[in-house]
Amino acid sequence: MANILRADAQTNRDRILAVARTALAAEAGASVNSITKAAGVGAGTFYRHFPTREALVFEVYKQQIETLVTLGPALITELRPVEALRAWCLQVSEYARVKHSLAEALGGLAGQDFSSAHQPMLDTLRLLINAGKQTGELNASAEPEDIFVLLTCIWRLRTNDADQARSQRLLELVIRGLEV
Amino acid sequence: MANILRADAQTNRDRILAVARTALAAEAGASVNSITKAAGVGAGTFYRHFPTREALVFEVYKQQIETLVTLGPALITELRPVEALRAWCLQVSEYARVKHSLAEALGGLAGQDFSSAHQPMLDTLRLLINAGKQTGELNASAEPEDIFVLLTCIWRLRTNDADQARSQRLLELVIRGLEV
DNA sequence: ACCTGAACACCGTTCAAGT
DNA sequence: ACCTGAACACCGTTCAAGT
Repeated sequence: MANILRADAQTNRDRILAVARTALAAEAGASVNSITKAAGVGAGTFYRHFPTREALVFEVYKQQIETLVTLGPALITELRPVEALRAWCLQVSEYARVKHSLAEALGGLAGQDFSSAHQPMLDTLRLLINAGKQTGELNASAEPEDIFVLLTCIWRLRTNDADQARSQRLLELVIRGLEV
Repeated sequence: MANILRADAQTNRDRILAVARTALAAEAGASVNSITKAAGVGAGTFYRHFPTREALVFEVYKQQIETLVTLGPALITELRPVEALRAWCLQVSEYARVKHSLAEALGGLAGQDFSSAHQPMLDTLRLLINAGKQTGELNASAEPEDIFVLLTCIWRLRTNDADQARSQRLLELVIRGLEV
């Protein structure tokens, strides 16, 4: 992880990311030009550091994911598996409500970039589900990828819709479908 | 439903819709300009008939919905409620796989236009669910709107993803969550 | 009334020219 | 090496000018 970038290049990259974090949190659709302008760099500079707009979203997304991923193992030691799963899903939901770019990234089901980017989330989900299978609380037919698709839908809803009671009901329904 | 449009205006409107149906089925993101060009009308003509691009999608969507809505009551007379629900969901899924604009419209959870446009679908879903409640096969806590959100997610997946086995598993999981 | 199509304000992205 | 910013090809949408 040594610095292979020239000092000014590194500064620009950091500035772009810093601006992007707040801009995308405020509005998921924030344009590249608005970000470069706020960061005080030319458009070309942006594309020197990120091949595409999606790559920028991906980078911001990756940083936010780490927070949530570390939460999984912590919850498992404290709660029963099903409760840990529920708590983790609620945490993600809460996080997505504030960080709009996360919700956008979660919804990128089609993008090839994101399917690999989702991997840490899938691993955490798998961890939680497997714990439930071992205690016999969850049935064994559930694939983490399947459940991730449904959760993705719920998490995005939480961002757009004022009604967060619905997202909670939906989570309960999914968990009930998972219980043995 | 009398013709209040001048003859040429009516022709143009019909042509736009005809082109849009095939164009949007081929690619959900088809541009307004590409549609007007293929329909042989100016851009201004388009906006005389449809206030916005979304309104066009909405119109095409509405026509396709009717086919699916009439299916609900038919299935109920033939099958047990849960089977009818399952069959209807699969039908929608199959339809969305071909008509991409339908998948796009289904995903428009946020758009105010669409939340009212979804109404017939919601009514059909309510019909199917209520039948299941009366026979005691489905539990009473399920709101049609809630389930619609999850199904929307599954239906869109079917369009993008080659893996349709997943969409079937997800449907089963949701239905299992509904069963009493 | 209704139509056309150039034009506008955006978007993501590229590339010649600078240091 | 890295940067700038005008320019490109798009997008949805508007509007003056025509019939």
